[in-house]
Amino acid sequence: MSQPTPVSHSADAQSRTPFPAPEQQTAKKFAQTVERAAKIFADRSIRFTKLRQQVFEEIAATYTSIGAYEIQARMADKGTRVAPISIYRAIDALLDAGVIHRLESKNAFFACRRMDHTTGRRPIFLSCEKCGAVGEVDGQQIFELIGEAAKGAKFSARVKFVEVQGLCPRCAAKDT
Amino acid sequence: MSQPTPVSHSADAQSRTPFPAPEQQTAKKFAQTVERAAKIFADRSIRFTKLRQQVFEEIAATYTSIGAYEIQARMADKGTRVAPISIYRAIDALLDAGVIHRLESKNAFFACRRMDHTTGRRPIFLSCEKCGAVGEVDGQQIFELIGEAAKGAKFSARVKFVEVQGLCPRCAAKDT
DNA sequence: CTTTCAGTGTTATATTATCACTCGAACCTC
DNA sequence: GAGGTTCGAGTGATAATATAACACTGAAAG
Repeated sequence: MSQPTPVSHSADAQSRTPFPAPEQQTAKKFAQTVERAAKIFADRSIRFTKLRQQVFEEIAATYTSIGAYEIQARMADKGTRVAPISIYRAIDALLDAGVIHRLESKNAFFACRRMDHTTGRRPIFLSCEKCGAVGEVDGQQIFELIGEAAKGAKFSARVKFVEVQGLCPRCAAKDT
Repeated sequence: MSQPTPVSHSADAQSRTPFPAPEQQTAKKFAQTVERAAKIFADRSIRFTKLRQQVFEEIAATYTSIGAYEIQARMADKGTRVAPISIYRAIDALLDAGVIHRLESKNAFFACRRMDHTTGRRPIFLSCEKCGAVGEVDGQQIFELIGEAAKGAKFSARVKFVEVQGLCPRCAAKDT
């Protein structure tokens, strides 16, 4: 229940391993994550409504990515029945705020665990094909290189996606 | 009908501009594209069946990306009515053969115009938000950098994709 | 020539996403 | 606080994308 957590003493989420053990997802950290999301909404003068918070909590509570309808189902289990469109609207707001990301290759969503909006360094996504875990690692250099490649084609880039599928460290180890 | 094509005399499709003018999509080039696909299937001892060819032709005939159901509709217009699953099965075979690509961010497909399977250099995809045109440019360096980033996270990468949305040269020009 | 299996057909269903319209709550200005 | 404006959400319908399950057929391999 409580967490000894000797891990590291760097205050913020800036890269430890992108694939922490699931046990490290404590209730305390979860609350902090929600807090942080609330703050980001406040800072941007956008409402962190009950619905948005609930949707965010479902996403943040899963270590893997989660689809809109799975979110809906889990909320229904807890007594909140909403239409898909409402889920999607909440998701849109959360995406805009940057507190969740969309995994294009799975049409699913996961909570941003880096929260380095401040630094402006953008992450690439690593998605485990076995356990579904999603990790983020810095991709600033990669995005810059992509920008150059686009420029070379006279293409005016606006949005870039980089996703990698494979095995996370734990699953790769199990797999031998 | 016939094509003066002064463009260039390099025999293969290896990069001219990734966004050629649509007028350059001549019937002759189209036939060559289908030929090339057929050859790739033959080389791999996979059957380039009538269905697969028809699906490929619909994809190759559009300069933008195209969804599975749009393919189905166009084939129906030409008198061939098939179920979605059949379209998807054909698409799977075409993807496997590498003659088409999947645009993850749009759940749509487009014909590979580089055909540099031989070189092993993998492309990134540039998708125009205005006209829908899709271009490919070499991304070997980018993929290598992604590979290193994944390795740094002890992530065993298997599939990678890079997609960029923005404006193609022609639309960017119009846009001022 | 028969065995085999990749390819296809048929039907049904699952999953993901959006539209059109309305209503109410929060928020702002006075 | 009254009135106006905007944003968020509810409702019901529907579109778009993708797969499951099972049967059948024909071409290639032996």
